[in-house]
Amino acid sequence: MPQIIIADDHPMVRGALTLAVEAAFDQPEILECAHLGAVMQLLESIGAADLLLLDLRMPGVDGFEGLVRVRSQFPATPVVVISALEDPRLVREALALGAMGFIPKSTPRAEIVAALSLVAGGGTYRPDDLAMSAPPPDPKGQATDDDFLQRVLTLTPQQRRVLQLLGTGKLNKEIAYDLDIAETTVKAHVSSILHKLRVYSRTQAVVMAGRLHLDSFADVAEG
Amino acid sequence: MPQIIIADDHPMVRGALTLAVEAAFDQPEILECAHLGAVMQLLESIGAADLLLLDLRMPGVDGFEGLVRVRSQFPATPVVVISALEDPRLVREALALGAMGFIPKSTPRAEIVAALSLVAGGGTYRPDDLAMSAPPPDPKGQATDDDFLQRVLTLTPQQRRVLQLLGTGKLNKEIAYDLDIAETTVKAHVSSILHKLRVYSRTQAVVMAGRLHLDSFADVAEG
DNA sequence: GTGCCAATTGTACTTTGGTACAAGGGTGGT
DNA sequence: ACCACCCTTGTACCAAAGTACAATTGGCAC
Repeated sequence: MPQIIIADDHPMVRGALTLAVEAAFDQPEILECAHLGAVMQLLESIGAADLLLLDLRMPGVDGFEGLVRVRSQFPATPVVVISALEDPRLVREALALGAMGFIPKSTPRAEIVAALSLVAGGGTYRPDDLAMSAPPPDPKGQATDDDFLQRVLTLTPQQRRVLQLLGTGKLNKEIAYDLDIAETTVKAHVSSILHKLRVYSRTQAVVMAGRLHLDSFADVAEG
Repeated sequence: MPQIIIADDHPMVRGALTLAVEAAFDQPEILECAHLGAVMQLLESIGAADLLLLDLRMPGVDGFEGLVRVRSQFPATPVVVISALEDPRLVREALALGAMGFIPKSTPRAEIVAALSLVAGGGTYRPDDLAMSAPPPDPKGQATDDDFLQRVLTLTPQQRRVLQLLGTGKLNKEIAYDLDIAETTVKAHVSSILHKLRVYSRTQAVVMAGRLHLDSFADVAEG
């Protein structure tokens, strides 16, 4: 009996997704969450789910922060991103961040079902019209956010946990206490993180990683 | 002949503001900019302007980043924020960040003229209906962004420049090179900054300061 | 089993980061 | 002139950060 979490702050959306999930899986146990906190709490209690349908925008979480946090803390749980937007950049970034799929809310129900089955089978899904749109290679030699994302994905789960705590400005000593490991170990992780991310100080790592969370600039009309 | 910079990416808005400026000042020299880069470049060449009308949202700059950068680099130039939004929180935050006024685009022309005169005379302007709405005191003992803003404002101009470079993840050595001062001096500034901001490491300072730039969450419909 | 890798820890070392104290030059106000 | 404040720099010292090398444990795959 597969455990499937549906996380969206809009009850109507959860209802629609529930139908799709019930059509795609055999006797699924569906767990609904209205905000990210509930998702994290739920995952902590059950360890891992068989699938997480995660809305990009929920109370208290802007862009990819939720995705990043879930992927960091619970890398074993496959995540499919649900979103009202379908900007190709968003799709690419979500997948680069480890999402197993990206389903716009405008997707027909039949296709949602197919998408969920695809992901359940180990595949990754993205909207049809984007399937072939290869990510445009960056002509400039400068490091881009996408490059950085790829590097973040090479971090091990524990290293991501360390990175997350780095992002709060904690000292190695504090991180060690939080994760209940030796400060030496933290240093080892940090050192490895810096190499993988190709930066020379924790502060730079924090600055770079900080961008990822809030770069889901859903263009607002005009300010 | 007062030099006044009008920075807004929308030509129509610049035109309207030009009229207001011409009504409020005697023979003003009006300099128009369509994006923040032009503003910074202009200020660097002329050193300081008598007034800067700055749109919150311009190409390449989301929320208060532009305001922060101008205030940091050119603290002598008074800034009046122009915005389509008029959320009281935005108004308070803009003023807390050192803006001398906040003018919603919906403001009647006559009032804009009055507001500009007010600021030119050393006063600060905010929309009428907000004049009396005191910032709600925080009941919780926790440190808030507003607290932090107040502390950032106690930094000296040079210290803000250092903080800004800290925010890019640079080493003290690099900051020293950029500002053409000794590393010892940078350390002195950093040390003072940490005390004023009440944090214990540069990374924490960067994390805290990082929030200010992007917290202008102009609520998007639904993602 | 063998091999690979994540995770852990230790020792020892170098480099940054940060504090404390002292001091000279500049600006602006009283 | 005097004071306050900013900016600058130096010396000296301590703490934190980061590197390098080596070693053990445990899980997972072939």
